[in-house]
This record gives sequence, structure tokens and C-alpha cells, in this order.
Amino acid sequence: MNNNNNNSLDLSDLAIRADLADYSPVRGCMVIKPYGYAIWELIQKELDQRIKACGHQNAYFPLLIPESFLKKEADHIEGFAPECAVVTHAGGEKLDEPLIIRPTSETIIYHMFSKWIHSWRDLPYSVNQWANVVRWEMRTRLFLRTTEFLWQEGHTAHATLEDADQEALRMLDVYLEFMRNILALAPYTGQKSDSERFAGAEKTYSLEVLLRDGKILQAGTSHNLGVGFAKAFNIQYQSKNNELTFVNLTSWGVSTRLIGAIILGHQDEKGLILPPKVAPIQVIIIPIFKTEDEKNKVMLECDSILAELKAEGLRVKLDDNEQISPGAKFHEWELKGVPVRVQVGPRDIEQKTVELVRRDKCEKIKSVLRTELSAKVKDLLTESHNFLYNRNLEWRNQNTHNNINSLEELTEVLDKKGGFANIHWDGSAEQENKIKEIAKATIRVRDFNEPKNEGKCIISGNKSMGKVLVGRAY
RNA sequence: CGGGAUGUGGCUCAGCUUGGUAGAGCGCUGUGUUCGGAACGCAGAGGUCGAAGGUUCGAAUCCUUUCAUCCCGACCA
Repeated sequence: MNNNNNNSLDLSDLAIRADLADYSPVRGCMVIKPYGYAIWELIQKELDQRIKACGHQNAYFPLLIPESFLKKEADHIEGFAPECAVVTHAGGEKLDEPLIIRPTSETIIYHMFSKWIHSWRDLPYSVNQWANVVRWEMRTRLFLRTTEFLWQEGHTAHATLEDADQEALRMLDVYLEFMRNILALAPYTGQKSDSERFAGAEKTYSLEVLLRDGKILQAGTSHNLGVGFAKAFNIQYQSKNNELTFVNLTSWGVSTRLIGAIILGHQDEKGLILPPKVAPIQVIIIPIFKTEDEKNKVMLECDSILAELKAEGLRVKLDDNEQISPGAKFHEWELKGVPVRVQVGPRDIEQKTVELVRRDKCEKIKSVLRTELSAKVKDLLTESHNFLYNRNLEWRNQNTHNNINSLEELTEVLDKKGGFANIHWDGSAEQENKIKEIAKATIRVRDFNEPKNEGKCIISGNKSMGKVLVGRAY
């Protein structure tokens, strides 16, 4: 209601002004508008290819889950019960058993797995689904935490815990490659602490992105579920030596939160900066003219540019709205984060050139020869991706603080600089709680690339088996 | 669920203290001049002031109740 500040880092305001989404009449829910949904479709397309390349096929499981299913795995129900939306009435009558609107689909999928998996020959078994889920979160934020959100959840079953672990790590790697090469983001990857683990999992791995405002976003997770769910849902197979054995499961997912990661990971004071590979419009063409004669010439040129860039396979749009001035269009398309802008005016027609502007650096490239346009635009898109990725990587590295030796220092550095603190922690829940309560931060992950050097916990002074990344997250 | 704030044309808000029957900017419609970084003129359309009740000759304004939203915490992809 009262978004009257000009803080460019205000996500809700930006998402709405850039026309990605709007609030819905239901608290915490959002309407994803065409421009925002187009980003999601591009994310889906790229990720879906990668998931399928791993041998996982798509399927679809129902939205409604019997309440009793959630209760079968003790940790799972404990973790999810408070945030479930429950259907108690249907067809004008009270239901014998309430139905849960899925907050995630482990239970229904594993119920089906128990019917489908019988032999060691069935393993590994896997399925992925693109779906919506509902979690009644207390506080919501557009794209980062909405009551209903869209995601992809993959589920696999394996003979051994090691196989499951390998799969969970493989899918984490898929996400990492995707985030680097498609979203131009450089997350840390690693393992979660026990308290941050998914409800019902043995191990949870995650990707943690540093945003422009110094806060951290968990952008995706991959879980090794062990045999917990298999026991709860009785998923057993006959091994080669004819023994009934529980399977080891994994689940992994990323959501529309990735759009939040893109917005907050790349934005600047002018608005959105979309990574070229998921930009619904990669190139916007702006015609500039005064007279009718100029208009004819300029529009003819713009049409030819549009056709040429389309033929190159680029996502291009010609902004031929004559009601607003070119200057107004510059601002609008900058707000919307279009990576490359092509400006064509009478001067260009005369000189057989165009003017290019790249969004990431807001840099003008004047007098590009018309004949070199396509090549130059493609170069710019590649450069822009690299620029955004490197900026995010450097931002993360510069804001990873390694020399912190006390809880006070931890709090101070997070207050002043944000980012990640890489600290020794003794592994106890007691010290972890102090980090939460005093430094107002959480243990994000134990970074895979951090050498496992012994040290002393910065709080207790007890022995630490390696550093963990701590920070303030959304 | 605690703490804070706000509900007035599509959007951002003024008006409320000190009641007299609603205003600005932006946007929108039409039109003319503009157009290389957010153009301007003219003419228009659009509001039971979140809801209910009360006080009053009279309520956007005062009182009571209620609903909703946003921001800060606890919870989470």
C-alpha cells in the first residue's frame, strides 16, 4: 500500500513496476504476469532439458494428498504441518478424511513408488514433476516466498545410501551449472547443518546466492533422504540375493524463487538487469524520428533489423509506439532489464549505422555499422552474460569474510558489510543458536570447496572440523 | 502470533487536529504541436473516502467495532 520510498532494492516495488507480477486478492499469493511468466518458461525450458539429460522423465501427481500420508514420516509432518492448507469440505459435505494441498509431494510420490518398485532391476527409479505447491508461510514476499509457488521437484530411488548421495550431489551440480551458465549467478554449494536440514532428510545440500543488498538467498536444494521415507511408505525391493530391502531416496527442487534470485542478484538503481539467456526480450529496437519522411526511412530500417535479428534466433521486439518519446522508452526498457537496446534515427540512416546500448553497464556504443549489427549484438549478449556472472562471483568473493574470530566480530561484519562469514564452528546446536540469536544470522552451508582444516570454534573455542558459511538470508 | 504503520478515482498521496457534502500530481480518452535520455497545450472521463454501527441538522473528518494490506521479528524453497 504505502510503498512511497525510492529504494531501488525494494523487490516488491520493482517486480510490480517492471510488470513481472502483481498482488492477488488472497494474502501472500501473486499473479505472475506475462513478462514474468516468460522468464519462468525460459527457466523451465533450460532446466527441463538438463533434467531429462540425466535420464529423469516428467510426470504429474495430484494436488490433494490424504492427511494421513503426511503423518507417516514423523519429522516430515512436524516440519510441514503448521504451514499446510487443508481441504475439509467438498461437494457440500464434510470429508471423512481432510485433504492436504501439497506443500511438497514426497508422500504421494513415495506412496506410488511403493506400488511401482519391486526388484533391484527397477532401480534406480526416478520421476520429475513441474507443479504448484502451497505453504502457508507467515510472512511472504513476491517471488521469494509466496503462499503458492511454482517449482520442479525430482524424486529418485536407489539401492544404496551411496547411490542416493551421488544422485543428490549430481542434481546439485546440474543446478549449479544451470545457475552459472543460464542465470549468470555464482552460488556457493555445500551441505546444510542438522537444524537447517529438510524435514525427513539425512542430508540436505543447497545453493546459496549473494544478492546485491548483501543478503543471501537459498536458491535450490537437493536432499539425500536415506531410508526414512522408504520405511514410512514401505518401499522395498528384492535384492539379487532375494532379500527385501528398503530403497534410498532423493528429492531436489528449484522454484519461482529463482526469478527473485535474478532480480535481486543483478538489479541496479535503474531497475532489472536480466541475464540474456532468460530475458524474454533480448533486444529492443527503438526508432527515433521527427518528420514523416524520417519516420518512413527509420521504420523501414527497423523492420529490416527486426527481421534480421529474428532470423538469427534472437528474441527481439520493435517498440513502435508513437505516443511516447524515445527517452521515455529508454527508461521503460531499462526498468524491465532488456539486455541490449538498438536505437535507430535519421543520423544512423544517413551513416548506415545504429546505436547500441548495453543494459548491464548502461554503456552506449555509437555508430555501429549496420552491416556488423547482428554480430555485434550477439557479442554483446555473450559479454553481458559474462559480465553479470563475473560481477556476482566477485561480489560473493569480496563479501566472504574469512578472518572472524568472535561472535562480536561476526555480528559487526554482518551489520556493516553483509555477505558470508566463513567461520569455524564446533558443530553444536548450542553455538548455532547463539549465531541465530546474537548475530541474527544462520549457518548457510559447509562449502564444498573449503578445505577441511581443523580449527577452533569462534564462539566456544572447541575443536572445529572445518569452516561453515554464515550469513543473513531472506 | 507479537511490534509498527496504512486504508480517499487506475497509481502515489493531500484533506482529518479545528465536522459544512472531495482535491492534486501521474496515468487514461480525444486532439494538435513534439520526438537522439522520462515533451507540452487544449478538451474530457473517472471516487457511495475499506466495511458496519453510533454522535450530529450535517461525518472522509469525532466515537465504537470489524476487515484488509504493507513493513519489522519468529517459520520457510
